[in-house]
Amino acid sequence: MPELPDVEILRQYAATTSLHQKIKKVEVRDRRILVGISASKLSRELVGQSFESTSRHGKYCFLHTNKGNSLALHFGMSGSLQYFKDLDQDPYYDRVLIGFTNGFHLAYCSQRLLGEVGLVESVPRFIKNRPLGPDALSVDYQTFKNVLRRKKGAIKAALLDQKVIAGIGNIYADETLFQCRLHPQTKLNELKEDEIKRLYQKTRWVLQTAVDKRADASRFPKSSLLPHRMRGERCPRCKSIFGQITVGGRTSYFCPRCQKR
DNA sequence: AGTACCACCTGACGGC
DNA sequence: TGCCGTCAGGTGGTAC
Repeated sequence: MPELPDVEILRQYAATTSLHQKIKKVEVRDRRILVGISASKLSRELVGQSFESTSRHGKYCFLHTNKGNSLALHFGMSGSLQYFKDLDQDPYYDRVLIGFTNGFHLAYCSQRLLGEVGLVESVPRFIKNRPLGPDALSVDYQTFKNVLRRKKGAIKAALLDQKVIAGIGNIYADETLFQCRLHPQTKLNELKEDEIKRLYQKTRWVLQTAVDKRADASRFPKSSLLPHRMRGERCPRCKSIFGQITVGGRTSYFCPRCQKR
């Protein structure tokens, strides 16, 4: 699931449940999820510390410790967090379990193991090294325009490229392009200034709406793409059957009539 | 540089 | 019922 809005909801969840409590235990249930750190080192670094604040950049969530380093979480296609008390409530696919001295636990869950858990000393350096582009919800218009102007290929491929803009994933990219009435394969260098402006505004609207709806795409207005994003469904504007093509290796839904090339 | 394809994983679903 | 191919809201590497 997790694109920017989902990760933002998970960040808020961690912030309301897991701050200011001393970490008693860290259990790595599947070490394939760890990136750049061993299970024993992760445990050594975290036990005795506490998470004091949270942040997010694109699809990454960070829990900052009192020591100054940060737990970095990426949720892949199937990750989530669960905060609970009794171990008999331990969720399925729990890959990393953090136990606090108050008896509660924070579980990083990931069915498909496509995410990552790591520990970083400096979040800005981490973002720079990945590298990740500016966060899709915090980026200003000038920066947004500049990074897209450097690209030439299909607009959807650029929106999905985390090095360009961080946070947009497959379904919110589809919604944004539907809102802008742009075909997913539109070449970026064909975009006029006002189309880039509109793309910027719609990107923000889509992502902010998704956060407001707690990342539940089915709660988008009936007039948008997401509630209808299924094979054989029709465009809410013109009733054409949605087209389905592959762009940037991902399935794209679009209205063949409203979103001409 | 852009794109297409494979790989990493697990599970759900439809067709036969 | 069971097997098989395909697909899933992510990303990195490779080869053209």
